[in-house]
Amino acid sequence: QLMMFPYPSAEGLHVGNVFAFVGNDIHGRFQRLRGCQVFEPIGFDAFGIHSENYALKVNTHPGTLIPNNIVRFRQQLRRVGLMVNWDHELSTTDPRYYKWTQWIFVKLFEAGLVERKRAPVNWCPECKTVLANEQVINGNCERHPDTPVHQRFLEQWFFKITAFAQRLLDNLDWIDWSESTRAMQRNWIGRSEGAELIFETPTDHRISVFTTRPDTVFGATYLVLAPEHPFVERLTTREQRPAIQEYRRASAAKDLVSRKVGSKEKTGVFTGSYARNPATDESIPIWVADYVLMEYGTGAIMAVPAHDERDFEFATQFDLPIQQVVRATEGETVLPYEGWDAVLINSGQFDNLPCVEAVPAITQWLKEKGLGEVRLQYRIHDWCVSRQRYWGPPIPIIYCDACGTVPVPEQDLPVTLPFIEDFRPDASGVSPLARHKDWFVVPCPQCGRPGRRETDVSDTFLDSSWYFLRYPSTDFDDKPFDRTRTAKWLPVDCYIGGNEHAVLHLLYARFINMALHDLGYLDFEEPFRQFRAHGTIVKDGAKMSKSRGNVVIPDKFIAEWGADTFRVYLMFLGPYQEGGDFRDEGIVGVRRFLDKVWSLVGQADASLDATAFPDALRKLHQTIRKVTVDTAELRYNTAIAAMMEYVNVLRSPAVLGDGDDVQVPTSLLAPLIVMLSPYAPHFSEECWERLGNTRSIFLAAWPTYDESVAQEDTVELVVQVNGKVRGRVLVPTGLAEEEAVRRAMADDGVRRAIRERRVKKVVSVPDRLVNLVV
RNA sequence: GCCCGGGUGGCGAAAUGGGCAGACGCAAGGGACUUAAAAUCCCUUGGGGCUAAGUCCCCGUGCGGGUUCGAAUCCCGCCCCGGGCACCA
Repeated sequence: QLMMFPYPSAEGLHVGNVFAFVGNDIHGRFQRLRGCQVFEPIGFDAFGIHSENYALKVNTHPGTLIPNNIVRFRQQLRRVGLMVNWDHELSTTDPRYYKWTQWIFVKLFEAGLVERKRAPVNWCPECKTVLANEQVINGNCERHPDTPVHQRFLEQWFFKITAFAQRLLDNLDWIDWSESTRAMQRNWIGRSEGAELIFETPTDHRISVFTTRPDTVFGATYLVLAPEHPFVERLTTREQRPAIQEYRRASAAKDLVSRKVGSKEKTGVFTGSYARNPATDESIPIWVADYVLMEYGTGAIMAVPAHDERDFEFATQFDLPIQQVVRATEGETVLPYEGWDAVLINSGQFDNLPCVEAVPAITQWLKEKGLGEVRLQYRIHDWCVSRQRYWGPPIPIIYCDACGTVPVPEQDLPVTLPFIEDFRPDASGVSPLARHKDWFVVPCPQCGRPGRRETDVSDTFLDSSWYFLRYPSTDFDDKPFDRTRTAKWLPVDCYIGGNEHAVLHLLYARFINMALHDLGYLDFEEPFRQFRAHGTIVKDGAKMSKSRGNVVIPDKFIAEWGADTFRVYLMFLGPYQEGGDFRDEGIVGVRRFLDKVWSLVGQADASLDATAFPDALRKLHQTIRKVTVDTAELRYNTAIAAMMEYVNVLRSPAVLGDGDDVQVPTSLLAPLIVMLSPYAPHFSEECWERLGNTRSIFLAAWPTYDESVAQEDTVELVVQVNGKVRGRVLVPTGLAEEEAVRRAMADDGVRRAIRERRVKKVVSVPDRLVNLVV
C-alpha cells in the first residue's frame, strides 16, 4: 500500500493531502482486516526548488526550515490517524538516502544511460535553473505559472529515457492503472509511425525527412528545414545568404514561448537551393521556416500543401505550388485534405490505391531505390536532470583534465551537500556550489591529480523516482535495497496518488525501475502493479491555491469535528477517483451518522440472538457484501452510504421493535463497527471496546457474508405494460415465469392499463419484471 | 485540432453484462418534545395535472436522431464543462 509521499511545505498538510492519504489509509486498513500483510510507509520529498524558493522568500536556510516542517507534518499525519509505519520513515534530504540517489546516477552513467550534452534547454529566469520538458507547462515554469521559460544552450546531464520509449509504452497495455493516467503517458511518449525519406540535392546532400504520410510523397512540392538544421549553411546560395542569416538570427533570439505558443503566423525564407523529390524526380525548392522544429523528427519536412494544413497555409502565403495527390472516397475533396478515407491520384503507378495501403507500398518502393525507410518517431525527449541550484543531491561526477569525466566511486558516496550560507542562485547558469572552491576541488579518484566536482545538483524527481524501493530497506546502509525485503514488498500492489504526476514522477519512476531491472538490481520492470488516480478536492469550483486564497486547512475541521468525522466526510463527498468540491455543510450529516452508531452501541446486548431479527440480519449480510466490494474498489462514498442505510434499518421500529429501551443484538452491531473501522479508526476502536472487546479492533477479522442470508425471500416484481410501469406485485424469490405472469395480470392497475386489448408478447426477467406488450 | 474524464432534483450524488430514475446525505418546509432555543425524533420534498380517496395520469437523466417490448445506460450526429497534448510533420 503506497501513497505518494508529500513535500513538507511550510503551510503544512492541506485538505488535498488529507483526502489522498485517508483514501489510501482506508484501503490499507481494509486489506489488513482481510488478513493481508500491509506495509504503509511514509516519507518526505524534502529536496527541491520548492523548498529552496520558500527558504529564500522567508530568508532562512532550507537546512533549518525542512526539519521543522517535517515535525509539523508528522504531528498532522498522526492526528489524521494514518496507520503509518514510522519505523521506515525516510527523507530524500538524508545523506543515508541520497547516497543511493547518487548511486543510481553512477550506475546509469556506467551503463551508458546518462550523457552530458550541449543542448537547447528550458531555463526558468525566476528559478534560475534549467527544467525538464515535463516541468514546462504551457511554455511557463511549473513553479511560476506566469514566468515564461527561455531557451538556453547549456551543457547538461540527460538520462536517456528515449531508449525506453517503446517499452514504457508497451507496458501501459498490461499494467493495472487508471485509464486517464495511461492515456496521458501514451500522449507524452507520443509514438508516430511513418517513414524517413531522402531528398537528394545536386550538391550531394541527402536531406532526410520524417513523415507519417509517405503515401502523399508525390505531392511534396517543397522542403522545409528548421532554422537550426546543420545543412542550412551549406545549402544557402550567395544571393539568399543575407536573408537566411537574418532569419536564423531572429528565430534564435525568440525564446521557446514565442516560437511554440506565440503567433502561428508562418514565416520563412528560401535558401536558393533545390532538392529532388524521390517519387516524381522533380526539382523542388528548399525553404527554411521556424514552424519546423529541430527537436522533432529530423528537423526537416517534406511539405505536401494539398494534404497538410500548415504546409497549405505556408504555400499559399509564399505562392508555392499545391499538387493534389489524394481524393476522398466519399464526398468532395476540399484542400487541404488530411483524411485517410481516400485513394491516390496523380501518383503514377500508385493511382487509385487506398491511402492506408499506399503507405507501406510507397515506403517499400522508395526503400528499394535507397531513398526510404520505415521509421518510428517518439515525442518524448531525454530527461534533463541537472539543476543549477543548491538544495538537492550533488551530481556525483568529477572532471579531471587527464581522465575526463569520472563518476564518484561507490565507497566515496555520498557526495555530501555542504552547508553554505549563500545558496542564492544566479543567472550565470552554474550552481551556487560553483562559488565554493574548497568544496569542488577534489583529487581525481582515478589518477589523484586535482579534479573538479560537478557543481549542479540533480532534479527532485530523481529523488522521488525510487523512494518506494527504499522504504522496506531503510535500515540498511550498505545497499539501496535488500533483496529479501524487496522480494517481499515490491512491486507495489496498490499505489494511489494524484494525476498531476502522470508524466512526471510516474513516468520517471517507471523508467528508473526499468533501468535498474535491466542492470540486474530488480526482478520486475514495472514498479506499480496497480495505480489509481484520486480526484482533486476543489473549493468553490476552483483549484485550491494560495493566490486564490481558497486553501482549506484541515486542522480547524479536525479540531471542531474530530479526525474521524472529517475522514468519513471527505470520503463521502463524492467518488474518490473524481474528487469534489469542499463545502462544510455536509459534514454535520456524517457526524449525525456516527452519533447514531454510538447510541446503538449503547443499546448493544450480547445475549440477544440475531436470528430473531431476520430482516436486520438479511440487511447486514447485504451491507457486508456491498461495503466489501465497494471498499476494495475505492468506491468509498457508496460504501459509507450502505452503512448509513444499515444503521437506519437497525434504528427503525419495524425491525427491532418499539419502545424506549430496545436492545440491539451485539452480533448485528459488531460487524458494522469492523467495517467502519478503516474509515473511522479512533471512533470504531472505542465502540469496539464498549462492545466488550479487549483486543484492538484492527486484530479483528473483516466480516464475511452469507449469500443465502443476504438473499431476499420475496421480491417486488415490476409489471410493465408496453414498457410503462403499471403495477407491482410481491412474489417469492425465484418464482417461475408462468406463475409470475399470471400474478402480474391479476394486478388491478395492470388490468386497467390493458383493458380490452390482447397481450401479444410477454417479456419476463426473473425476480425483476414482467413486461406485457399489447 | 487530437486524447482522456464528465453533464442526472435546490445542492453533493446513487443506479450502466439495457429492466422501478433520484439510494445515501445536505438544504428547505411541516410537526413532536421544550417556557424558549439548541440537540433529538417523525413526516413531506423532481416538475406538472386530476381526485372524495390514489395501487391515478402526463413529462423528466445536456441536445437531436436511431436500435429495442423496454434506454440515464447501447449506436450515430452535435453542444457544454474539467484535465492532458499541441506548428510533433
